[in-house]
Amino acid sequence: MNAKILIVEDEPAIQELLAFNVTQAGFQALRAEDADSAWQQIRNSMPDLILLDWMLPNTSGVILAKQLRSDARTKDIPIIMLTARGEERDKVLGLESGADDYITKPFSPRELMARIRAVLRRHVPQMPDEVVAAGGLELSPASHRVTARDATIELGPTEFRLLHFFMTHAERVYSRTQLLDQVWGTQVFVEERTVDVHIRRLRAALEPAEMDSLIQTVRGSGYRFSVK
Amino acid sequence: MNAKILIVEDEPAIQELLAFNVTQAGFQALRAEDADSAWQQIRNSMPDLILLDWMLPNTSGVILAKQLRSDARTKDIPIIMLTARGEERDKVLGLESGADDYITKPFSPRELMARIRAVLRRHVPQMPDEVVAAGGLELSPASHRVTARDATIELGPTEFRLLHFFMTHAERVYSRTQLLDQVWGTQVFVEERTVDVHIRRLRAALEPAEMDSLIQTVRGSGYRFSVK
DNA sequence: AGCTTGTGTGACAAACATGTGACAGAATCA
DNA sequence: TGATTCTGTCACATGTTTGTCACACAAGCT
Repeated sequence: MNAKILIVEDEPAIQELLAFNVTQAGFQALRAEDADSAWQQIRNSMPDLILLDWMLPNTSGVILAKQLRSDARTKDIPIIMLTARGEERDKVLGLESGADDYITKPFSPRELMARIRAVLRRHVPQMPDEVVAAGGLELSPASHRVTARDATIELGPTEFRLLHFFMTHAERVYSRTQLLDQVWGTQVFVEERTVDVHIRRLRAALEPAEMDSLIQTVRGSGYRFSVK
Repeated sequence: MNAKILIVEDEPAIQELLAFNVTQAGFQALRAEDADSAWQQIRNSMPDLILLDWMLPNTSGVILAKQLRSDARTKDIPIIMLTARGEERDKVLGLESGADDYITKPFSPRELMARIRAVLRRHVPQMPDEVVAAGGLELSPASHRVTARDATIELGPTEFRLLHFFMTHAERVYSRTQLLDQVWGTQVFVEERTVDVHIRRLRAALEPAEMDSLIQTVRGSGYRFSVK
C-alpha cells in the first residue's frame, strides 16, 4: 500500500524526471500538466501528496493550492511546491499558499525524496483513513464503506463525508452553516436548506438498519449525531 | 455587540447597496470612498471585517489590502474583495491580494451575507461553550441538551436560552426588562408579560423532574434562579 | 372586606422551522 | 457517446414555537 503522489508540472522533461524519482522510491506516480487534469486525477485517485509546480499554464500553482485547501474533500492532502530559484521562501510558505513544504529547482533527487517522506510522515498522525465507529456504525474512509450490523450501507459522496464528519464530532450540535463549511468547504456557495435534504438522504440510507435516529434535529440550532 | 463592517467602495450606488444589506443583517456599517478615508475609519473604529473594492480611485484595492496586511495592527482584519465580472478569480485569490474571500459584482445579497458570516466565523474563534451545572441540573450548550437526574429535558430555543442565562446568573433577581434584553436581545420588542409565559413554560418542562422550584418569583421585581 | 396590583394559566393564530417528494442540470461512468 | 447517478433547489406538507390575550388567582393595602 504505497502512497500515491500526484505530480502537477507542465514541463514534460521535469515531469518525467519527477515521476522517475518518485517511482524509483517505491511510490505510485500520477501526472497532470495543468489545473484541470490535476483535478481530474485528484477526483479519480485521491493522491496522498501533491507535488505542485509554482508556475502553471492557466491557473498558477498557488491558486490550485488555495482551491485544494478550500474544498473539504481535498483540504487535508499535503502539498509540496516546486519553485524556481528566484522565488521567495516566505511567499511560498506564507499563508496564501497552502503548501506544506517547498523545494527549489533544480533539486537533487535525494533532497526531493527526503522532503516527500518528511511531509508524508508529518501527515500520518492525522490519520485521515482511520476507521471510525460510533453508535453501532462503522465507517472506513480508506475503503469508502459504511457498515451497520453486517449490513453495508450505500452512500453518495456527500452523504459519506457528512456522516464521517458527524461520527468524528458526535454529541455536538452543528448549524447548517457550520456543516456547509466543514463538509462542503468554504468556497462553495449553496443554500442552507441543502443541508436538510442531505440529512434526509442520509437518514433514508440509515433507516433500513434502524440507525436513522442517530442523527437528531435540534430545532432552531441544527443537527447532532448522538449515540445516547 | 454586533460586528463592524467597513465598506470601501467609490461608487456611491454600490456603497449604498452594500451598507443597506449589511445593516439589514444586523451589522454596523462604516463607509469609505478611497484608501485615505478607509485608513481614517480603520484608525478610528477598528472594523471586524473589510469589504474592499478591487478597483479604487488612487490606490487600488489590492494595494490597500497589501498595506493592511503589512501593518501589525490591521493584518488580522479579514478582507472580502469585490470584483467586476471580468476580473480573474486567480488574481483575486493569488499572492498579490491578501483577501480572505471574494465576491463578484453583481452579487446577490444572500451570497454576500453568507460570505461575510463565513469569514467572520472563521476569524472569531467562538468561546468554548462549557457545560453549566447548578441545582441538580446540567446544561450543555455544545450538545444543546439539558439533563436532570439522567432524565433529558426538552426545551424550545427560547426556554433553552432563558435557562442558560439563569443558570449562569443564579441567586440574583432579574426584572422582565432585563431578561428581555439578555435573552431576547435589545433589538426585539415584545411585551413584558411574554417573559411570564416563558417562565411558565420553562417551569412546566422542569416539573416532571421536580426542578421547577428552582425558578422563583420575586413579586414586584422579577424572577430568580436559586438553588438554596 | 373591598380594592388594587401583580402573577399564573390555558387557548390561539401567526410566524417559523423542518420534512418530503419531485425535478432539472451536472458530474460520472461504461 | 448515452445511461446513470448525484446534487442543489424548489414548492408544498407538516409540525413547533412564539407572542398575545383574557381571565383566574394571589398578595398587599386601607
